Amino acid sequence: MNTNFDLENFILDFSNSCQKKQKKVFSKNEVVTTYIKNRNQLCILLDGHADLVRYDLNGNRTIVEHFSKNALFGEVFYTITTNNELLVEAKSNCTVLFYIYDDIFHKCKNNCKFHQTLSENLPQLILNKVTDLNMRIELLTKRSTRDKLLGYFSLLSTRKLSTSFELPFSLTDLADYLSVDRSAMMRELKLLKEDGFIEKVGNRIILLYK
Amino acid sequence: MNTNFDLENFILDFSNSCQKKQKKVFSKNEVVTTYIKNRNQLCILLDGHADLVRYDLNGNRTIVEHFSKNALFGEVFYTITTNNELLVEAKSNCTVLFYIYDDIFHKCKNNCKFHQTLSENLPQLILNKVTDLNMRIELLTKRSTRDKLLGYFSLLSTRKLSTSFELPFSLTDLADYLSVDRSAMMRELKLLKEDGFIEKVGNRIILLYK
DNA sequence: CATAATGTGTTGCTTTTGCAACGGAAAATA
DNA sequence: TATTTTCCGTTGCAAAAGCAACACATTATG
Repeated sequence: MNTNFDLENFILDFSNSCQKKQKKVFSKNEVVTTYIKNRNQLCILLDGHADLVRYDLNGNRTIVEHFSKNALFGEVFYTITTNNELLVEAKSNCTVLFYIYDDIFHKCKNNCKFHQTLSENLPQLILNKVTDLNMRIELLTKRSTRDKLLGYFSLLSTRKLSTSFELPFSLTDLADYLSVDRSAMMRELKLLKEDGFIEKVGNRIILLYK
Repeated sequence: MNTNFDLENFILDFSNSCQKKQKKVFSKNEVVTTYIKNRNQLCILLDGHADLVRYDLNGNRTIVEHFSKNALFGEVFYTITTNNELLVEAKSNCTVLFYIYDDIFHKCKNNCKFHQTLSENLPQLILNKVTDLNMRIELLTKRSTRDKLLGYFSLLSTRKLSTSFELPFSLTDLADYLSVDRSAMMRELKLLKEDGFIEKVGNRIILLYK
């Protein structure tokens, strides 16, 4: 994509200029927002890490998305079809900007610079999110736990431009992200080590194949 | 969402007004586009049905997305990370508009009405796509074939506002869409019938529970 | 209309995954 | 630092899903 709007600097420059937003700070494990109760919300994660989490009727926990710096999230990205509440949980201390989506979309009355630039660049920002979601779908459609793990590792490896990288999750959370049973995943990790596909040192994975 | 931009009428009104697009017609089973070879492409399906399909190394076929009238697709929504080509296959006769995304984004020089309206409404269009993808992720994170089937049926039921609806897929394709083995899915369908969750008459499903 | 191609429905067997449980390591907290 | 909580790593067993094969139905196609 060519128009590489620099969200980070943009936010630094303008995040204090608009009246129609809220900026809040959260500490680890606090609930940042919920999607059923907070409609039409668009949030930007300025700092920290957070997960979008769902619990199903059987008590399974799913990490629907994992957010890091500059991630966009909020109910505007969802059409809630089930009764299961979606929670955004802070995984570390977080700073979050909250908007009402319509305010961005219809521009705020003040016509502030922040809103103007944001709405101009919104297609690109949302498009980035679409590509993230498509990567996630690619992972989830893989048929076996092994392929999910290898697919995820290869993705991290591509992002870090290195065959060696830290997992951004605990292994427990990784299982919830790949939507598999934790113990089965651990078993598969062991097999991947035994079969010479990976090495694992603490939280660091080293890809050996190819 | 409040801004319900009427894509259909918009396209009817303006689809002939812009020079920077191509309109093509495809017949069933033809390849509409491929994502590795055609970068920076944004397409709108004016008519018909088409699937975005990927084949993995094991020969498994996955229906990544199912497109119907007014769907947006194209490489702009993807960051190709694997070597697996993604194909859009026409499932019926299709009419498709092709754009170069940058042309939309940077507005075309002619400043035509079509481009202007489209780029104004692009955030909303892409946002609709995001909600579709999130629904797909919700389906794929379900842990069992049974839950995937019930989840998908409940989704169709919500869309049609009826507990009785036609499947938009053949059963073979449905398995590829839910990312499960076809015969295992057939077995589960039988069990769902036996357990009184559904009835199935030809291609029509009737939800019985609740 | 005959024939080919594709889709449906089923089943036995194998493999993978999930579940439950546990001990010990590591990290958080009082 | 003592203690609680969370996470890691492992295993036996049960359940679910995948694979392969087949017969039959339905739909395209020459």
